Amino acid sequence: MLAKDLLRNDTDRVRELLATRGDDGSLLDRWLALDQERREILGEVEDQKRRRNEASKEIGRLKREGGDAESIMIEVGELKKKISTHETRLSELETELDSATLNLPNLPHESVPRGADENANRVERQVGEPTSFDFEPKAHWDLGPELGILDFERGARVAGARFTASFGAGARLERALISFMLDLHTTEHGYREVLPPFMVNAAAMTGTGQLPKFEEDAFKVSPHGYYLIPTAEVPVTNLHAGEILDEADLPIRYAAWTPCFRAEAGSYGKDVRGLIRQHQFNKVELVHLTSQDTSYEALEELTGNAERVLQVLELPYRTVTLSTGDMGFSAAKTYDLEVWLPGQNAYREISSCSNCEAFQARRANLRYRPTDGGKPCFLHTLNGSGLAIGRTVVAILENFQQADGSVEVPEVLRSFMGTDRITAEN
RNA sequence: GGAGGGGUGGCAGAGUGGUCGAAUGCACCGGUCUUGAAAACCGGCGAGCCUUCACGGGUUCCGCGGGUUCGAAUCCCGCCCCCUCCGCCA
Repeated sequence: MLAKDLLRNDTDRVRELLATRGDDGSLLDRWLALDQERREILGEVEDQKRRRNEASKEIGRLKREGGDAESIMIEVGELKKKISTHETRLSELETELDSATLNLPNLPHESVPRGADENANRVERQVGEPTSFDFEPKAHWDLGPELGILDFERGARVAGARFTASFGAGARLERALISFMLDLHTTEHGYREVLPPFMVNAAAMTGTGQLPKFEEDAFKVSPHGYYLIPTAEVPVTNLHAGEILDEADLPIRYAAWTPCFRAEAGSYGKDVRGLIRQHQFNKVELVHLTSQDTSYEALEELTGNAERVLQVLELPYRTVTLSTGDMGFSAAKTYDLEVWLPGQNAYREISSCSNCEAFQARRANLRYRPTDGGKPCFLHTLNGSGLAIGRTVVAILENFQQADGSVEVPEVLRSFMGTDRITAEN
């Protein structure tokens, strides 16, 4: 949600920035018209309420003193009708205004490259070199089943397409990665671990921006009205919704493991093989709640924390700044981490780290009181994957595969795995 | 799922139709006193929206949404959440 002041007073700039995201500005125009009408009617109705309140006090006084309140009561009766008419219109306007407001995306930060799609993304750095092999590397969708650790058919049998069952060392690798990442972030990067609900209500989904616009991307739990979380960002960012925090307690930094559930509507035919695009996957998520003037330093820090995971696992990757046209709805700036996948001979997204500035905070009513004692102001929220577990499994299988079809276990995972090699036997 | 109790400002907790955005205490901020601190005393101290250059003014908010009334924290209806007990259950 964008600030009203900004929409009203800096309309041209907002329009221009929305255009960089591919927005045609019609929603903005609608918002402006609704806002204008709302303010006119609000002025009138509040004036009438003031008169009503005065008259009610007068009635009370007259009755106490045994006087005649009849004529004033008639006046109030008339006022009530007018107020009621206006309020009906006001509530219509406010419903429409809310809808317009909730459907406007965030504005990009000035450092974000402008462009229509991923072709305008900017590569910031590349760490490590694409893994080289003296044999033809396999894709994980061949390696996994051959090792007996990934079973796409049986996953589909019990659920459907885009669900997978992991067995033996594959299941243990997921668990090892979760523990390894949480340990790294909590003991070395200063995060507080949190285990949030895996289902949330509509208010939480609205707070972080998944609703109302992207309802079809979510799994809704009928008939309860809950949603399966698409990312831990949703429950964790909303944890402090409605609170007014002390600036002294900021930044708040959470690390959370959760499964994530995505309907993947509109992605039919994409990434149909393997673990890349699933309806359910594990992820360790990092969330920062910061003051308004520290969020961009925090974004660098958060991104660095996620990169560290790849570095320690010795996986080659690059860091990319998403262009205005490629960013998500709530983000003002996003870095994607793309890991090298030999089986696909390409860099693929494994983490997405965003600063949402006050966009989500306005929706979820996340505020803090400045240390100088001023009025409460909105937090800045940031989130990033640290990392997506399923895709990390893919990256490890493909980058650490050996000529004999086994997979070496990265050094730092060996204590978690209890072995240094994944073979068909385990 | 059933029965009962409860949701009031940062916290605790009064308030059962008008003078209540709301006592009191704690916390917090400023001041007096003190070498300093504590204590004591004095004063201040919720949020949203509209309006104003500003000072200020108006309006709304006592879990949420409706209703009754000239007037609702207070009465009525629906919903949500929390607590206790019962049932079910990992």
